[in-house]
Amino acid sequence: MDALIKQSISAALAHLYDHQVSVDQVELQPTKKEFEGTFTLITFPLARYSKQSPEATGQSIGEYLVAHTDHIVGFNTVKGFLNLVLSENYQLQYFASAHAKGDFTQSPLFLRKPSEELVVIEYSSPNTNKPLHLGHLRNNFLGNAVARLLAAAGHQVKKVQIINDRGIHICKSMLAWQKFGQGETPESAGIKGDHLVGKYYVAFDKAYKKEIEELLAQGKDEATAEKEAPILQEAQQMLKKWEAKDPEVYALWEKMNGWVYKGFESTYERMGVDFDQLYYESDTYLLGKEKVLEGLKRGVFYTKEDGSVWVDLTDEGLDEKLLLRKDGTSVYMTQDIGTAIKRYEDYPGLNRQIYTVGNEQEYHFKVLFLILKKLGFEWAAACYHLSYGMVDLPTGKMKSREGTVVDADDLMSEMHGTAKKRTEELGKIEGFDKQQAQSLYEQLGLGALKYYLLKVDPKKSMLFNPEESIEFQGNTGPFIQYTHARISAILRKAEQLEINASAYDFTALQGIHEVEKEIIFTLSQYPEKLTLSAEGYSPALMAQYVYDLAKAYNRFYGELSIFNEEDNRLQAFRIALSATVAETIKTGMGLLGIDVPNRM
RNA sequence: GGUCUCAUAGUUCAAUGGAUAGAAUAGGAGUUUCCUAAACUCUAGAUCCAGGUUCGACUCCUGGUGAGACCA
Repeated sequence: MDALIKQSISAALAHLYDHQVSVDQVELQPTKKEFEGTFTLITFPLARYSKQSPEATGQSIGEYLVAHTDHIVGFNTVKGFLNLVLSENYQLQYFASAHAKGDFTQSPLFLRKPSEELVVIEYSSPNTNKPLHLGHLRNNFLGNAVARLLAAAGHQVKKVQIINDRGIHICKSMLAWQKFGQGETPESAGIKGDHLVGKYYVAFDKAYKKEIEELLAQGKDEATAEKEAPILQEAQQMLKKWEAKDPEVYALWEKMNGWVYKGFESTYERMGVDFDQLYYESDTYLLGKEKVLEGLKRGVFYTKEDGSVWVDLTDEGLDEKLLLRKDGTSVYMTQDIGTAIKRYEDYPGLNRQIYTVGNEQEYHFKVLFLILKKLGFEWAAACYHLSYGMVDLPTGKMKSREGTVVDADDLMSEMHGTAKKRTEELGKIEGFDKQQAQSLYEQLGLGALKYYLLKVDPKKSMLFNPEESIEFQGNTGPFIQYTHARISAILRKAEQLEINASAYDFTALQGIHEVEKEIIFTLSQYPEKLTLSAEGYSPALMAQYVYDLAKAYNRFYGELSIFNEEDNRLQAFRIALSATVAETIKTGMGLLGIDVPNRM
């Protein structure tokens, strides 16, 4: 809808002031509620071309538009703001053509056409020594939603993750299991594999602390005690054995990682996220090492006296960074170099690579991209760190040592439970069989959780308040789901009454309600909001949009009746409007990874 | 020590340099012979401090205060 208005304004400026402005450059904004109009043009900047006051400029443009177009029938100016009033007929025509497309959110007519790109987006990327937690939920929901948004905006998207399956952390779990596990397995213990391995990671830490205390009691200082604790040294031995591919250690490593993967799999499934390809650090760290040594040969990196390999980034305003330890073992950076290169080999023609990783690693990625550039990879410029803020609790940061980490599996189950309780309290469960009820609770619980985590600007850190996250009123997932369920009931009834809304021509209707116009306007914003939220990597914008749409619809629902309406055409229009809102809500929520029910 | 983020109603979040800073929630007052009241309507309430740039600043710049992260 805005495209046509912009075109008209561009033409008006050319004609009135001989000032050429391309359609894309015209900046329109929605008119504030307290003024009459749909779109507002700000005329302050145009005063220099018109050589008139901003108000007079608005007046001239407004008069021109009313005289020369059919779709603009009125205007008013307030200071430097020109508010444009659209013809009712134009708004109805816009809506009718959108509705006639079937699902208009899928219609190419209403989507911008970006240049299609091949995009790889990485998210999740857990360690294999403990289960997923709340922070992973934000990460996964964000990465997955951005992948969906980019795909909807016309790109070809590949979802990947890098699994940190090697290193001292997994050796700690392995060692503790060997020492204290007595052959326990997920099956024998009745615990999910990732949780079982996590349990031994905690057991390791406990034993380690005990040994440190003993050493301290023997008069050692803290740093020495932390280094010399026998169990830690044993873990380090184990890591060395692993790197040497010791068969016994390797077999244990494969077994325990296998448990973890199985556990992760069911968590991902419940979360509704998936991946096109998995990368394992155990596969890529050697490639990284190779590339670092190559770079060393070419003089990109340098060696220190002790034999460790470094990169000097002081010219870029950063520090020196270690790439290989003196014993030749690799660090995180080494394997990330390998992984990045491998992705470009796996996906020739890759246009963009996106890393969904917390903002505490901003420095790391700045360094990584610089190193890739120094190594001569031009695509380094097309790597992007999708950095998101931490999730804090009302009690402060999540700390595994203090046991305040919110477990992902537990949280999802709690959300499910709350949804069940609320629904039963409201007595809304009539006519559902057991399985339908279960699936509804799951939709509502996860919808609440996902929406709660996604509605906040990803860049910002956020507070996770357990009580508010399961709120079902106001700006929440269930509120939007409820709106969809209400509309579905109307559409079912319309079908029952055999009303075919599409059979009516409602473009000639006159005097439709303000709230109906508001809905048409909001619908028309969908393409722009999609583009903004995809290219800005911000599901929060889409969440806000769907919420606004649902709110407008609920106002409509409260003020106007459909089945008591005597004018058949008007009734058909309202049904069509409802259907289009439902589709848009469903699509928009779908892009956030949230299902919407037909009944609730 | 260095670098980087952030600071908005009691609380949690919005606001491409544009109008009287929006929502939600908590508070107060209402709405159900009418398609699902998990809804709707009304009400009260905020830009950390001090300068600067601009026709116009929550937004940009400088300094300060406070919180967080990262690099040694």
